[in-house]
Amino acid sequence: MEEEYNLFGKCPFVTAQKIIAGKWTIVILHNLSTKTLRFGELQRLLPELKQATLTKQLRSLEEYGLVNRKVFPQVPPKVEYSLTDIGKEFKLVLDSISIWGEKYIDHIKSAEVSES
Amino acid sequence: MEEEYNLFGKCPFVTAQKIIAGKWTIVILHNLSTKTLRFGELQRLLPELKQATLTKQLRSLEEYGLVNRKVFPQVPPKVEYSLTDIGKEFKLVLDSISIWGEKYIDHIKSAEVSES
DNA sequence: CTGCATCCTTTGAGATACTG
DNA sequence: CAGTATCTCAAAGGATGCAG
Repeated sequence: MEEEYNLFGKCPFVTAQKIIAGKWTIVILHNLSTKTLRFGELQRLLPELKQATLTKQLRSLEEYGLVNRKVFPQVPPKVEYSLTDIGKEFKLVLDSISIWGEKYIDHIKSAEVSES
Repeated sequence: MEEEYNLFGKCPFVTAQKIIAGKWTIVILHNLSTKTLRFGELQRLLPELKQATLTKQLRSLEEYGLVNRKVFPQVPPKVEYSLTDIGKEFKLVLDSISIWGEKYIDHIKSAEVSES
């Protein structure tokens, strides 16, 4: 994972974009920002997201160091996901995205009204 | 462009993710947040980005309503890109991404040091 | 100068089936 | 319960050539 892209690790925007790229990363991080979750809980929170995809995205976030994966060696298995320190710091970005997203949605709606 | 995805226009995170999805959107928005730019200027700022790709990304951002495209009917042609109002509001997100990105880069570097 | 149309290649999401 | 492995398909980036 280390040392692969020219601007990765140089430009904060390129770096962030690369990490966020996954289709569900933001939503996953948002859910984990509230509290630690088990795999199954995450899955239930994101019904549209298939198991295999969720696994991939979590692995990706783990490799990037945003997410902790804690395996409990027991039967039935139990795996908990939580944010690392640097992952928690991402919450500020999530907050601003949330705020902007709301504004944007309002903006779209009012535009639709005046159109029709 | 209107009315296509279930959670688009509902969940601020899903909505934002969808818009940001393009590989270069964040960097493009960042560059435009400073000032209005011509097509060629943008291209020079992003040398790795191919012309066709840049066009597509700009079109996408235009459709989503974040970017204004102003065509000057003259020879040689001149096209200026700038942020719309809602596009300008995205700057808050860009700022937080920038801040987090810097932290993340530092974080990675110190981790590399302690590894080797 | 700017940018559209077309084709190619790669990426990654999604679906299905199977395991400790 | 929480994966892994594999396949398919669509999307997006990228390269090239053409046009107003």
